[in-house]
Formats: sequence, C-alpha cells, structure tokens
Amino acid sequence: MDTPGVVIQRLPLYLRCVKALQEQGKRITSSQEMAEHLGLSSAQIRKDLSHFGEFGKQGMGYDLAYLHEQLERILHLDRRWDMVLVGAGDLGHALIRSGDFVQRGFRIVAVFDADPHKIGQPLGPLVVRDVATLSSSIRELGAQIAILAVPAGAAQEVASKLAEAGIRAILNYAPVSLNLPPEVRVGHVDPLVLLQSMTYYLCPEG
Amino acid sequence: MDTPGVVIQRLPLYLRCVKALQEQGKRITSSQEMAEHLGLSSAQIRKDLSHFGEFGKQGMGYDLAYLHEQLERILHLDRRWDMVLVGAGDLGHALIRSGDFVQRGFRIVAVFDADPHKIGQPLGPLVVRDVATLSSSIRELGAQIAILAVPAGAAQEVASKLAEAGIRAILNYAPVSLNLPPEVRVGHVDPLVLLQSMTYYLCPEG
DNA sequence: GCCGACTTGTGGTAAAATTCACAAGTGATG
DNA sequence: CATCACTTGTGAATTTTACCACAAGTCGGC
Repeated sequence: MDTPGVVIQRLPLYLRCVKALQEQGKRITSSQEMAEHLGLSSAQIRKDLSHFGEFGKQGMGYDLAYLHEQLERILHLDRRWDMVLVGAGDLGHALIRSGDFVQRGFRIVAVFDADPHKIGQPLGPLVVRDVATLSSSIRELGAQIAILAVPAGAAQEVASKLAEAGIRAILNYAPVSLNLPPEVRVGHVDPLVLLQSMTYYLCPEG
Repeated sequence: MDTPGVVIQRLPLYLRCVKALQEQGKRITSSQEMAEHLGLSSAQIRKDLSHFGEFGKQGMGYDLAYLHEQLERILHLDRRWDMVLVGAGDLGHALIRSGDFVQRGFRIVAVFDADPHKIGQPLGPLVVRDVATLSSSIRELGAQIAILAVPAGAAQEVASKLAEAGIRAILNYAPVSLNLPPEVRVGHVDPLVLLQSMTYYLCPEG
C-alpha cells in the first residue's frame, strides 16, 4: 500500500494545525474543526488519516496530543535531521541565521560554497567549506537532506553531485527544475512561480 | 471555459523553460524537449497549452520567441506589478534587498510594520510605514498584490485587513493557513512543510 | 437505561487530472 | 513528387483525487 503523494504533502499541514490548536489550550479536536482551520473538507482529513490507522474516536474526535505524536511518527519528525547547505550567499546567510528550521528539528551541519573568498570564512557557528569536498563531507556527516541555495546556473550540477553523494532529499531554492534520479525527493521553494501564477487571475480592470 | 488551477500553476514553469532554452541560443523547441527539461510528459504540455490556443506547428514544434510572448500575455506578465510588503523583519529586509522580484516585473512599492521602532526607518529605497495605515496606503497606491512576512500569530489578522483593503493576491511567508474570501488568491511559501513531507520518504536505515 | 447530538472510518460515486494514441500537417531528402 | 521522420492538437481511455453519505460507536443528560 503506497500512500499518494498529495496525502503526504498534507500531513505537515495537519501537524501544524494540531500544534496550533494545542497552543490554544485545546485537548481534543474534530475533523471538522481542522477542516475549517485549513480550508479543506472534513472527509478529506479523515480519509487521509485513515491511510495510517485509526486515530480518533467516534462521537469524540481526535486527542490532540496523540494525533500530534502519531503525525510526527509517520513523518519521521520524532528525531533530528541534519542538513547540508550549499550556497553561502545572502539566502544562505538568512537560512543559517533564521532559527526556523532548528526549532522544528532540522539542523544545518555544514555549509559549502565555490567562491574562494567565502571558503574558510565563518558563517554563524559554521565555517564555509569548499564545494569540491562536498561528497566526502556528506558521507562523513551522514546527512540525507540538502538545501540548495546556489545561482540558477550552478543548481543542476550541484544537485547531481548531491545525489551522487547520497543525498536523498533536496530543498531547492534555485529557480530551476532539477533533473535527478527518481529516488531523490525535491521540494521547490519558488516564490516567483507563485506570483506568476497568481497574476493570471488578476486583471487590471476586473 | 475556466482553466484548471493546476494548469495555470504550470505555465510559469513553461515560461521559465522557454527562457532557459532561449538563453541557450535556441529558436525553436518541441513539447518533448520541454518535457525532458521539466520532468513532465510531452502530452501534458501540449494539452496545457491547448487551453489557450494553438502555438505550435505540426512537424516543427514551437517558436520560442512567440511562445515566450504568449505565455507572458496569458499570465499578464507583460506589465509591471506593484506589491506591498507587510513585515519589516529579517525576511522583509531580505526580500527588499534581493532583486529577484524586480527583475521579473514585480516591484515592492511600500513596506509596513507594527513595531514603533521600525516605523519611519528607511528600508532600502522605502520608509517603513505604520501598519495601521495599511488600508489607505493600499488604495492610494493601487496595489493588488501583497507579500505577507509577519510572524505566524499576526498573519491571519493582517491578511484579513489586506483583503478588506482590496488586495487580490497574497504571497504568504507565514507558516499559517489563511482563511480568506475565495476571490483572494494565496500562494504559500513554506519550506518547512516541504521538508516535513520529504522526511516521510526518508528512513534512517532504508 | 434510553435518547439525542456528535463524530469517525469507509465503500461507493463523482469529478478531475493525466496519459494514450492517432489523424493531420510540415519540411527535408533524394 | 513521393517518402520519411517529426511534431502538434485532441478525443477517448485511464488513473488519480476528492466528496458524499451512512453504519457504527461514544458520551452526556435525564
């Protein structure tokens, strides 16, 4: 039984919703409450969850603490994930400085760049490494996730090297569609594409 | 005839692909070439484009310059779009400094924040305005797009105000599902959700 | 103990998206 | 001018996704 990708992509939203409700002091919820929160249908939430087991009680709804725990287990978020960052530019700096990832169990353990001026420089608690040492460093660190924050022109080449080095998931900030073996997962952060598809619906005069 | 949303979301990718091929010096392409570039099927690209007209020639493929022009027309990218930015934190600063949006015809024309210490301070070429003046400023500027870069706790409230002020598209960087009238489009930039769904497929030993 | 108000999990159904497969058209070649 | 190798655009088939609707279960109140 392989669960559809669209379902998997919604699970983190469910988890976030559960956390938000818990922060409101709630202890239980219902598929309907979550649906209103997330703008989905309650049936979809129930069906999605049913792929992984039965987490609720008829008439009662879902225990938030239990659902929280189960979602983290399913998504393998009940552990820390080490990531490597490639690209020590403005974006790379911002990603290191922001604590968003760390707070959620994702830690950047190495930074790489190709620019000789940047290599060896400190960046937060890390020192920028030479991208030429990518492969050996990754194997040494055992990282499975990489953040790609390099210019568009270099993205495909670096991504291929990451895949060769054993990286199994890439969070891609470069505005390029990566061509990689299917066993490597890619998540594409692409604000420009989002803007460009929204303007389709925007017309200067209605 | 209303075109499915998934199709619209792919058009910017096609546009990006067309630009990349043009930069390689090519003058024509085929659905198959684009498909390989983007990791899609050629039939899908042809069918998507067929929603808007016939842009290719049988046996010949697509003229890149023409397809480029048509995609920009369809997406309303043949003009400049003014945006307002709410949130003058680290992310806001980064968005202003980065020229990515401007290069593609999206310009940030005003910045807002709620922090009295930030209001009145210069930020790039702009001066941070009081978020209390959001509504009047937006109407004055005529902006239809907003970038939401505020903390999660403030996102829904600000988003509702944006919608009231006539904003019709929001690029949301806050880790919150926004609840808005359906005529307001929302694009969600959410690296953490991408990471969290990728870890599903990652198993420490397997 | 029984009723009524809820809620889950799910089989079946409807809708949506993708892919197939092919007629029709194009230009190059000899 | 006939052939060949390509390519588009598109109905039809297939696959995927979302939704409906309801049996079954739970709890609180009286």
